[in-house]
Amino acid sequence: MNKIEPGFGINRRYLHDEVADRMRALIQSGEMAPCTRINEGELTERFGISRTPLREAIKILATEGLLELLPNRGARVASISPREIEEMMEVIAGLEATAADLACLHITEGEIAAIEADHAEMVTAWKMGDASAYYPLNRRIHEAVMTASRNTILASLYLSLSGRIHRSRYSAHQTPEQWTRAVEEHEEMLRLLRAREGAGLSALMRAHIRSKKAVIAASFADVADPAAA
Amino acid sequence: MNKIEPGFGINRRYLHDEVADRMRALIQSGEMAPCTRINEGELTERFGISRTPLREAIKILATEGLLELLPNRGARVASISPREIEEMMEVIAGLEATAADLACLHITEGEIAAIEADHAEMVTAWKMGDASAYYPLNRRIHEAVMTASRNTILASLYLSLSGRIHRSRYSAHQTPEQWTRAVEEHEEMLRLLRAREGAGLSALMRAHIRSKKAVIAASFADVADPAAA
DNA sequence: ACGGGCGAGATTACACGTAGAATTGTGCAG
DNA sequence: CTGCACAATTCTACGTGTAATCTCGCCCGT
Repeated sequence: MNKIEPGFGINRRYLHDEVADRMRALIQSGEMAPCTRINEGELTERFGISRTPLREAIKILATEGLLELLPNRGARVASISPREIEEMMEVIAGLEATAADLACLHITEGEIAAIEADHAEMVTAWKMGDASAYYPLNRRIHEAVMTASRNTILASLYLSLSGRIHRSRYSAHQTPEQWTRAVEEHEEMLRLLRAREGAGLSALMRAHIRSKKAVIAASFADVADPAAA
Repeated sequence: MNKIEPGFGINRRYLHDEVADRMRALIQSGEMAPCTRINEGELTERFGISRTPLREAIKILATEGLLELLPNRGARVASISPREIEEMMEVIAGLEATAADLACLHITEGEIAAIEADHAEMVTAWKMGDASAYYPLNRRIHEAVMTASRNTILASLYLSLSGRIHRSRYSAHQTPEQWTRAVEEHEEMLRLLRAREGAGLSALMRAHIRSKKAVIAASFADVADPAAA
């Protein structure tokens, strides 16, 4: 039933947390598509729990923005409008800009070296036009900067937001020109990071993410919410 | 079953939302101090509701970071460490920097005029050394910039975070030198806003909030969490 | 006297019952 | 055939019951 993790302290998790995690996974994997109605009976049976923890999990996911609550009609998976995607990308750009600024204050030489290694590998993937190798490395670099910011609140906010548009973000493909430009920006970002020029890196990071925003928004101009609140 | 308690009024919202709002108010007003244990029985009686919506509200406030969940021991009001305050201030600085950048793109002349009016009034308050008049105006200006960003996700994130440190933020008083500098920064911010220099305003805004961070962190170096997890 | 263990009381986490709103199916009029 | 009204059904929101866990005072051994 309950899995007790080894280690100090109490790692026993709440049932509603477990359920929330599973539902998050279901939503992010696309198994539960946007606008899918949440049926209590179906999910309690599926998870083998009662309705109380399920309902608590629903409330949690609703405050996270993954679900929408419909009064007296339960909940459904939140559908993200292009407008919301744009807004989220701007916020993400701001969070990454902040992370970049802070990273310049706290990052170690070792971390910079690790990023440079990933970057080199990423450039190779770019030269070979291998997007499936490029994207994970790109993501790792951005996450390394986030880690180097030494700010857990920033990181968790970033994780929450980027999780919400994960599927949108990686389903969009940029043109070769955009891709080239992104690589160039990464080069410049590494230079600024090494020089620890926080303000400059911050501004560039914002512009970098913002250019991605346009790509994503364009590719998602169709999946709108037909029944907006 | 239960009749409507006085104080709730006409209730078209969810009970758990209503409860969450009231608890937020209780926490932010300081009526429920950090580390205060949440007693289900006491609060259900106080709010005139049953335990189910109360528990849902608790889960919501926990995901918002206002409460901490203690397995099998309920919840307590989250105590914020100086470290967390610093981290939050950096994130808030980032959000405000983002808002500043976006505001340069979207703000109307009328909104700029309104901010200038508030600013003029604020300068008057500063010259008279009237902090109780200064702070609300200062806050209004920052909120006007946030509104001008035309980004609801950004604004709600900002509201949530700034709500969490509201008491800390306005209990800290800065030195006359810091105050003078803040006013000067506001002058410069207005200039950049008028010129719609997003990048510059963004950087200045970050620095502006960051200088406040130091003031707050210093004044709150004592209210630590005695029982950290 | 002091520390460890035990048990009564208190409190929580979860399961389940109930009333009422929303949805859907059906029959009838136009 | 189509549109509307109404009833049956489904499903949610909230209330309450129950077993398990924690707290804390008390007893007993050393």
